[in-house]
Amino acid sequence: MVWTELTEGLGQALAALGLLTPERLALVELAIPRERAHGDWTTNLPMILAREVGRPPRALAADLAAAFPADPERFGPVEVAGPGFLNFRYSARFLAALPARILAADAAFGRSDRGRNLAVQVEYVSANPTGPLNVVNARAAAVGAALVRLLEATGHRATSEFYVNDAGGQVELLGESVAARFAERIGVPRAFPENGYQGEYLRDLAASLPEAEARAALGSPAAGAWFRTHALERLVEAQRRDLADYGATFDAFVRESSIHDSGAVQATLEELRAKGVIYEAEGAQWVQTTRFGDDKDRVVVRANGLPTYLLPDIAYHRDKRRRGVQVSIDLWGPDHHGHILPLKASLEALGLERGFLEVLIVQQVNLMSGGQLVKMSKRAGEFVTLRDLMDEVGPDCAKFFFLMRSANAHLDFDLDLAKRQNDENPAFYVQYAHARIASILRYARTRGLEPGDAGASGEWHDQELGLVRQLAAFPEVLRGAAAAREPHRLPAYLMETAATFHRFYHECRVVSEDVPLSQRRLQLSEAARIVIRNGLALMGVSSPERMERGVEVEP
RNA sequence: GCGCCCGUAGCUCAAUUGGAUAGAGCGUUAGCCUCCGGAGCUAAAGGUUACAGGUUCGAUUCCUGUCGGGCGCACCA
Repeated sequence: MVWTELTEGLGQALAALGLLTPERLALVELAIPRERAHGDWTTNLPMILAREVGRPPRALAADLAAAFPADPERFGPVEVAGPGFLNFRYSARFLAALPARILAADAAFGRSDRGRNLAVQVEYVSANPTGPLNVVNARAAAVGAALVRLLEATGHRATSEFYVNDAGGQVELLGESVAARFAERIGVPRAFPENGYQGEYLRDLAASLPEAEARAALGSPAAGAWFRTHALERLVEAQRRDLADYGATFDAFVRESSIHDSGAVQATLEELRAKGVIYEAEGAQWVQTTRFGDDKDRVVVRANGLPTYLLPDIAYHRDKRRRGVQVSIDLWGPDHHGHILPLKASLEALGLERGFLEVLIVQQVNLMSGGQLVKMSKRAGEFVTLRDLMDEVGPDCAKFFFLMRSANAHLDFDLDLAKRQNDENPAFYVQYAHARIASILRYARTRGLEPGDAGASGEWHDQELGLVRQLAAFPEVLRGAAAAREPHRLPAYLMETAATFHRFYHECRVVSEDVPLSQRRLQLSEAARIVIRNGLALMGVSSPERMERGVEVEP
């Protein structure tokens, strides 16, 4: 990987000037500049070191540039620019050889080991098991699944988990709601609980229960538990299936009840107590999170002896750490951000590393149709589900739209636009480029032409070079997106790559009478196809070989 | 009242953890198919990055304050 060679080269340059220390080497930041005129890679190292070394940035930059080891296989001469940047440019030889390397690497192109095998777990969706998944869950599923793939591709040991909140008051309410629906179905009077779950799906669920058993259970004192257990089983399975169809799979579904049953909750409390951060007040047990940055201490065991939500959550994360997870990235809904500080502080109180827990808030989604907000209310049972969304706009399109935006910004999802099967829909743009390349390769094959590097040493068109440069950035884009936990950089890069390909295609005839040139351009096109396909795969979006324009349906 | 997120082109959003001349899509306007897929390409127009200060070589990014939008502020989850 180019990044490695640049870092090593800068280390050698520092050593040549007698400036090399491990601390300074760790300061090296390499980036791909926004402006093409600033080269293919750039570093601000001279400006960062200038003060410490006591030299003007530009003079330091000039010395570093001169001391940078020549590497004609990869780079041209190093340039000093602006207030003290060092800019690197790929050599012509490197660019000419890259498409062949991409074809050889194929599905592995873009992957790296920059994650150093760190064990990272992404916990996402973790919806309450009280009903179908909604559109925020759909957004979290798209982001979470993409993040897992991105981490895996960049050399992390990535795992995924879904935490099922199957303990506590709300699932009791669920059990009562289902029992009431079942009673209603068989004509037995039974009050529907106050604030119960109103959704129509519970009527369907009640109808699917084994009737004789349910009748027997209804009369017993344990009715709530029976209906709760059966409802949970069905609802969790339905969520799992919807997510799988959507392309979001999990290494494990962990149930909160299992954390209780294993004794981990009690053990966690005792461990906290041993750390001296638990005290009793007003009949309840409190954890001193204020010692670790929280605004106030938090109750972990209520006066009635039952734990609050926080304690099992601490226990769950403690359990993750004991299972070897080094970083836990949790994707939570916008209504949970008040919980971040208490949990982080609690985990620190328990002795876990400060950076163990990272929380990404997946912000709310406003569905827009006809310029109007689509109203959703879970209480009233009126909401658009993940399943609805897949049926309406298709899984590829839904995922593309969700991944285009950064997760922690509110999102207006334009259903009308997403449904449109034409050029106004940005989701098709990248897929179209892929299908177009596939088509070109098919056409070339009918003329007996295959990708090859016969013409690599010839004169290259600017658009060809521009495309190679764009493709060369792919590994670094993946690294950056994974490191920043920002999958949305992926579609942005792919849209740019597709545009770069289209420009190349417009200016450069691929299949022509010139056989070596045709082979070279076919190879370049195939390389672009591979990059687009690899990128879309990380997003969980398909890469069609062909696309049919959808039939326009007049409203 | 306190905390968190957000405020960037007419609309929806980017901007590579503080980098160089703030970019895309949609919409608008004007062009480009005897030729490998026109779901494409080219060009134009569109900005005091909500506002006021501060930090420094350099701020959309970090800090303080103000205004506006959203979400939290439980011995619910």
